[in-house]
Amino acid sequence: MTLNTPKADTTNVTTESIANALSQAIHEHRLAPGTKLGEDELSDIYRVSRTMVRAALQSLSHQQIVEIKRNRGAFVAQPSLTEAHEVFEARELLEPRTARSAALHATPDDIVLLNDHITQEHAALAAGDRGRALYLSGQFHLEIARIAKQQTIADMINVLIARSSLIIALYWRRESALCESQAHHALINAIADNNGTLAEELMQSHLVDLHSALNLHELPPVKQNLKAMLSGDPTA
Amino acid sequence: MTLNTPKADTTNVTTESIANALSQAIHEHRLAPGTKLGEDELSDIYRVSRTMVRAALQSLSHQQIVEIKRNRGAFVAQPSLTEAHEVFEARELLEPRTARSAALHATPDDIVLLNDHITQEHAALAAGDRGRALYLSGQFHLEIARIAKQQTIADMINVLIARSSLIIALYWRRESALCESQAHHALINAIADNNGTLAEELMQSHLVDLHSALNLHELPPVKQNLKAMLSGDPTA
DNA sequence: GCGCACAATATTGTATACAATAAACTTCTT
DNA sequence: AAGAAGTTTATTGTATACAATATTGTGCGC
Repeated sequence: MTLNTPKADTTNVTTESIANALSQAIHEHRLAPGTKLGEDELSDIYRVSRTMVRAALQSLSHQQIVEIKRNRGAFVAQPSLTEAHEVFEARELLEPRTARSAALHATPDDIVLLNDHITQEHAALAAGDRGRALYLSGQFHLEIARIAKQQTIADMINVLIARSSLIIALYWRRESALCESQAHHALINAIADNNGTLAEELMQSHLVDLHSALNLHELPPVKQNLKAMLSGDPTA
Repeated sequence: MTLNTPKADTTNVTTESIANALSQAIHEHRLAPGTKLGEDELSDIYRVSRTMVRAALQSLSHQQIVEIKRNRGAFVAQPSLTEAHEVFEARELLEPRTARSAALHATPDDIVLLNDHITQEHAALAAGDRGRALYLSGQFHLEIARIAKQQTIADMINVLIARSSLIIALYWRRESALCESQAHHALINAIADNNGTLAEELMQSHLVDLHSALNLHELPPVKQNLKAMLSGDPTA
């Protein structure tokens, strides 16, 4: 298990900080889907009792990035392909309108911040930190949701983005796990121009594009190969 | 505190059953917004230790129908007016498409079940059980989400419906806290006819109508009266 | 060598104990 | 009488202990 090493000062560890650390590790693909998250192990790592670990895990379970199986333990979630499609479908329903609203609400500071995000993402890539770049790519979408000034929908998008990270880990076959930089730049420009209609359209096509990277997996070549191997090899 | 009386058999009490019982009590307005939910009190009622009560309360907190204030306790949530608008706005974004999808997926059994819901709702009203009628009115929307066969979005709608119940308790001024029966009947007919476009439009206007019952509160007549009273009465 | 039964161990679920914090109550000062 | 300060009590936060369940390891029979 590869996590953020807890800081030497453990007096301020809260269930929230534990949950956030685990969430980030999952988001950056440092914790793979299916990974067992043992309570004792985590309480050793974070130097707190199991009580706080359990609360953190429950919180992550409600975010649907951890699955708690009664009497068996907690595991990094493994969304099914159906769930994968549902998550992106939900994003296609929510995020274009959010982008439209963001275009109507954005301040110059917001635009600076969005551009900073892309800069940091490129810096992380250049430094070979793909997990960090992936995390920032997702955060870009969350920033747009924040700018849109609709907290209820932003909360929903937050959960969907987190789950998207797991889905990418499981079902993604493109070279890059990141959103295309051009799509994000175009979104920033539309938002900066306060062009709600364009922002909405760009986000829609961006998400349809992301979703299409999953569709390719409904007939995976690997699955066909296994089937051929099993029917041809009696040692299976 | 008025809750479901726990059954004499307490061997099967789980954190989930506690959370569900509390959720239903909140939904039916038996627990009003702002109500203190003390851990010791609940553990006495449900005859379990505080551990399980805390887990149940945390679960409800993630559903945003309970607010946990550190070192102060748990309270039935009191959504702000802003949150109220956001919740209905989110529903306006999600539920029309869900209704459309439900119209494409519905089976005859689904239609029977939806009609049963309205029947039960009327029976509850006739029996004077307004809380139950309110709960069933909300469940009607959840059933449509279930029929739509998109669990991710249905989960979101579930949370929004629960929060709607609190919002109705706080900000509703119509005679009836229920959705209008005609709107629900029309929805059933559109869904039964597999008319996705009509179902979507009907749900849209239904939710806009519900939302407008909140809008009335942004310039409430009561507030104007209070202002007039305060400026004319020096005893304030 | 494989499969099954049993024992030992590990882990999760829950209760209880202790610590920390807030709320309520009492006393003192002005 | 009102407000502030101090004390007591109640409640929440967290750790620890015990119970329940699952997993792993070992021995035996075929």
